[in-house]
Amino acid sequence: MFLSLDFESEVPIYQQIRLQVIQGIASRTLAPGESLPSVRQLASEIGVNLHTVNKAYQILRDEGFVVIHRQRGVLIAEHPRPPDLAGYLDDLKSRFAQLVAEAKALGIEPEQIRELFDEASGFRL
Amino acid sequence: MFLSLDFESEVPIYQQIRLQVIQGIASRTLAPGESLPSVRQLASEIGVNLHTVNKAYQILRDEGFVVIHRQRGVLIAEHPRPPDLAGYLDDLKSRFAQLVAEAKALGIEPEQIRELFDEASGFRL
DNA sequence: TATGTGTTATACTTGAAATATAACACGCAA
DNA sequence: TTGCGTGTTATATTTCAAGTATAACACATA
Repeated sequence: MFLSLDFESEVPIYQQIRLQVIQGIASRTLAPGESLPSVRQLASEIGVNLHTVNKAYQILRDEGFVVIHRQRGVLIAEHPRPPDLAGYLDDLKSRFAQLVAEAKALGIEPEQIRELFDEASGFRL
Repeated sequence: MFLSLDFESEVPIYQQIRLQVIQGIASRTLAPGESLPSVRQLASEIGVNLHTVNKAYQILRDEGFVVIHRQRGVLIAEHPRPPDLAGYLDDLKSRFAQLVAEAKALGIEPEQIRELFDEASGFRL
């Protein structure tokens, strides 16, 4: 599959799985309605325990990225939405703010921060 | 002092200390050359162990935010700089990218992501 | 009936986070 | 000198998250 894990990383495995699924959705590598490997299948593929994969899937479900059917398995949501949109936007803003604060504290110029953001965004307005 | 900790948070205490010192520098609440409380003093103030504060200070030093003198204590760096600027910028970009990917995957419109970033930045270009 | 989903439960190991205590190295001031 | 206040180092302990291991369950479908 499309996952590349770093077992030496300080980032938990279930978080790495979560992040890469999200990246897959954002980049349209994973299409709405598409099914993810079963917990046992993916666990076997990447050599981790069933519960580690399950934990990632549970979080992705709680966050609105996937839907889970007991038999059909785990599917990318048709229209992924955070359960609490306003709360999510607030949280996202504060996460942006923390990154920007850190960069400003390290003397990075506002223009450069903006440039970095634009490059990272992958879209031009 | 200026710190407000959440002992129930999943974010480690030493990280909360680190984040708020960075915010203080970014907002100019903490000026270059200004001294931070000693590890024992701050630990006592907020009711945590000496080592917890020390860990936060060590990280801030490694990241270039503060300088530490054995007698003078911990001071905000005159010109905070990341030890590896290029590496830091790469890292910052990928952190922006992850936030943006997440927002895109949740159907947030690019314009709104940009707006959120601008609001969070606190500066207009 | 058998298989493949996710789910739940229990127990275990490992390592990070945080605490507790003590001692050390160093410079400065009384 | 002596004492104090810095940060630093060293050990040991507790708590909890992360991850593993195994087993069983509920459910739909082939």
